[in-house]
Amino acid sequence: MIDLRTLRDHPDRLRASQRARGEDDSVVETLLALDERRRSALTGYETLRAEQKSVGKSVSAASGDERAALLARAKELSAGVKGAEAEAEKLAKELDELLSSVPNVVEEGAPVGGEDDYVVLEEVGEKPRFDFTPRDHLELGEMLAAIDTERGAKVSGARFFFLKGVGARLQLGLLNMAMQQAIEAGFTPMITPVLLKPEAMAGTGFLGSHASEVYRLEADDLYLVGTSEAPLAAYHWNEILDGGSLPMRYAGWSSCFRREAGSYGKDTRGIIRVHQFDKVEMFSYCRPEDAVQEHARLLEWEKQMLAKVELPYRVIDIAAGDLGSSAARKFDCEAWLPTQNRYLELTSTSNCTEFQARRLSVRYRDTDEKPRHVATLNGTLATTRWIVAILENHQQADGSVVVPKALRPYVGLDVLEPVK
RNA sequence: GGUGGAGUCGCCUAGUGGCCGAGGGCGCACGCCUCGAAAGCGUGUGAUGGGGCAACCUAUCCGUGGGUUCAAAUCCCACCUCCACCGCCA
Repeated sequence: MIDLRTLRDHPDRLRASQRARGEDDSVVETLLALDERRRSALTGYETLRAEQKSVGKSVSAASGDERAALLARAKELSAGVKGAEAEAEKLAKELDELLSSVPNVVEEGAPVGGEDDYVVLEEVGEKPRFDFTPRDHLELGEMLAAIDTERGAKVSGARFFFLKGVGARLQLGLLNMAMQQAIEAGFTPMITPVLLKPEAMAGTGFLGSHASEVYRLEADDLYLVGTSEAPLAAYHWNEILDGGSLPMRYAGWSSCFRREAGSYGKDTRGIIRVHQFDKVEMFSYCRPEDAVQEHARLLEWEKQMLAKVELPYRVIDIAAGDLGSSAARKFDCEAWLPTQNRYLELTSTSNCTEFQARRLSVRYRDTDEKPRHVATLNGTLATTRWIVAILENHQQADGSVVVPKALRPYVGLDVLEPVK
């Protein structure tokens, strides 16, 4: 949720942000007008309510005719108060709904435009050159008996899979290495719930435009998370944190569930786009003035992980129109995928500024200061999808795959050998 | 799933319709006292919206949501959470 005060004081900032996202900026005028009406309704209600309280109080002290007269007056006021309160509440709700529909104010410097208007910030590492025809990750996964999508489909349907043998070991090793890096960087490791209440899910912003992406358990009115960002953001819901403890950094390990509605026919082969995968996610709570710097740190930690698995990749700065509603800025790291001659998103880090914290009411306080909303940020450290890029980039002519050096202690193998 | 008990200001607690505009204690902050400290004494001590340059004023908040009433922490209904016991169970 955007800040109403900022909107009142600096409406131009929101107008510019809306235009950068390619969205309607007239919502600013509508919001300001609605806010005006709401405040005047509130004042009207408060005045009536104050009178009602004072008359009500005098009823108990009076007697006889005076009491009867006061009672009559009190009854009148009671009806008036109800009406005025309902009006004020109605306007407050309208304002809240409209306010909730407005995406975060874009950070200055983010590229203007849509999905294709990202800016490449850097390219890291060498793309591999093969003197044989490289196999794609599924072919390799099957040769290694690491990935079984056929039985995944048999048991659970399309876009489900089994990781088996060295495949399972590769994922466990990768995610353990991510956790270990996070712990060494001072993150608190977390294993989170993957089912969330509607309020928690809505609070983190995943029931907005993402609603059709989310699995819902009808019988229990719970949602399956698409990322541990959701439980980690809701973790301090309705809390006031000690300013001295910021930044607070959590590394969450969870399975993630996505319906992938609307992606029919896209990445149908293998495990690039699936309904269930595992992920280690970094999540930071920090002071708003430190958020840009924290965002840079998260990106560095992602690059550190990518270096450990020795993948060629590029970093892109996502354009305003392609940002999620909570994000003010977003950087993705995309690994090179040799068999498809394209880049594949492996990490994504967003600075949500105070947008998410405002909706979830997560604040911090320094001694003797008023509470302020924290900034929240998130970033990927490793996911199941990384296996795709690792297999393809480190394959050899015989179908074996060299395990990146840093990962070897975690996987327990130097080379993954095809199963005869 | 069943039965019973409980949820009040950071923590503990008082509070059975108007004297609650929520009292007391702990903690915390400041002051007095002291060479310094402890103890003691005094003062202060939440959140949110609105108004105001400000001090301050005002409304709301006693688990959540409804209801009764001129008036609700207090009465009624539903729900949530926690605790205990029973049943089932990885």
